[in-house]
Amino acid sequence: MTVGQNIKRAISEDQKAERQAMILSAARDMIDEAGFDGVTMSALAKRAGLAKGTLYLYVRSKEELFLLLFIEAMRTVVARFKGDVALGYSAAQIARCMTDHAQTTPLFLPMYARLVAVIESNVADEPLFAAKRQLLALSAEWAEHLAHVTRVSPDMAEPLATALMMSLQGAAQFDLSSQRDPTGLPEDIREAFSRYAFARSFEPSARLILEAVMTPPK
Amino acid sequence: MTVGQNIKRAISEDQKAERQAMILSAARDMIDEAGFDGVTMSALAKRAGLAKGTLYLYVRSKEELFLLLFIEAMRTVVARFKGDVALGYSAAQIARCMTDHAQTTPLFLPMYARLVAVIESNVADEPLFAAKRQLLALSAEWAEHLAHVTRVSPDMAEPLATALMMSLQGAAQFDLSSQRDPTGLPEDIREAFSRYAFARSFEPSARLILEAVMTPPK
DNA sequence: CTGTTAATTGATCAGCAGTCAGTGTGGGGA
DNA sequence: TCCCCACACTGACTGCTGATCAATTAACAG
Repeated sequence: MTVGQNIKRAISEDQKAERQAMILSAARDMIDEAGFDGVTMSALAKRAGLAKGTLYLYVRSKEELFLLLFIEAMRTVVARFKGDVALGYSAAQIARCMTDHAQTTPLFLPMYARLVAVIESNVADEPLFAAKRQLLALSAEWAEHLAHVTRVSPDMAEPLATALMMSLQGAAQFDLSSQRDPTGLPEDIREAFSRYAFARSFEPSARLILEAVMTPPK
Repeated sequence: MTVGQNIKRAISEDQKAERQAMILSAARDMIDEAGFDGVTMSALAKRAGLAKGTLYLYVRSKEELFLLLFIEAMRTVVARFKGDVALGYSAAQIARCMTDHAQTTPLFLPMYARLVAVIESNVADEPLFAAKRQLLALSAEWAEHLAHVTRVSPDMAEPLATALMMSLQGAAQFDLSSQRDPTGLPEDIREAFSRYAFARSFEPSARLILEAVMTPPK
């Protein structure tokens, strides 16, 4: 089979970037429809109208593809945080915004939950380092804005950012396991599943942490 | 490591339990030596001196095996917490103990990091529900002791426990990615890897959360 | 010793990520 | 205008995985 009906060869760098974007977009659609486990490189190739081998010209591994998707989601979250949260916001308001950003940015939570244990652990060194640099830069950007809006003392800025990031990561995990369809769950554990839904567990914790730092104990 | 020294076939329930324990023990050894990805059912069977099919008489899937190992580690952590932490401990002391327990209980952190994204997501319903019940009971036991030693008000007990568990989960993730051998890491990201080592990120966060609740903000 | 039960086996299966020798396209040199 | 060859693309293939099941055989009862 020759190249797909409406697809030419990608020659220029722009065309290659466009093709990679098309692959990422197809992957997003597949995740929406079939979940993470439903994404196989064969199926993705079919969906994108390419041969399996072609995918590997644009992405070094399946996990690198996920990493690219996550960086994109993370970039969105950081941008929204910087845009939405301003100086003067209360701890509760900041917690509310963080919860909202994480929850409504597509793919952010499920990818964050899988970032370390699934994605990072099966990526070659070079792409991993490249991704780490971007993620660290984004984290730093986010932490800096957080320090600014909370007016926290300089020596508390890092612990605060770390505590919130860890809570976010943990909440993403719990959320993943609570995403399950409740029908078919045994009665005695159904409530436990819903108890760990993201907003319900993260927002109070974030508020707790933010309040602890924003209203210094006398 | 061959099996049949004493037992040729496991007939009684005791013998079956013993055989399962032997399989779990072999799995632990393999994780120590070759990491999680080094554990394959074929290799594990060989190591345990059994045929691959035999493993599946004692464990319904590879992930259920990991789940069993985690429950064991979790049980140890909860028992140590109840034994080590008593009424009157300061926030800093409690944080110190939690950090120590998580870090020194074999397999606890790496398994906790993989619990949701890797293990739970590939376990059949029945064994998952059974495991959830045990884990929820252990969590409740841990939370109850925590509420007792912190003398926290009843309405803050659940948020406190949830916040600490989420931080622990998040810290386990970060720790997993910081476990990498630093040699060979590019200079500019080496520090970032070590920054997220478990004790360094979890303990201050736990203390922050505990202090926020133990010394009411008034 | 013989028949029955069920624990054990390992060849086999299906499905996966990733590879590579081969194909043919299209931009650039003549 | 034509031709040529670099290289974008292809898909059958490899090697590995977790899991299965018909055949085997140990253990025990009578």
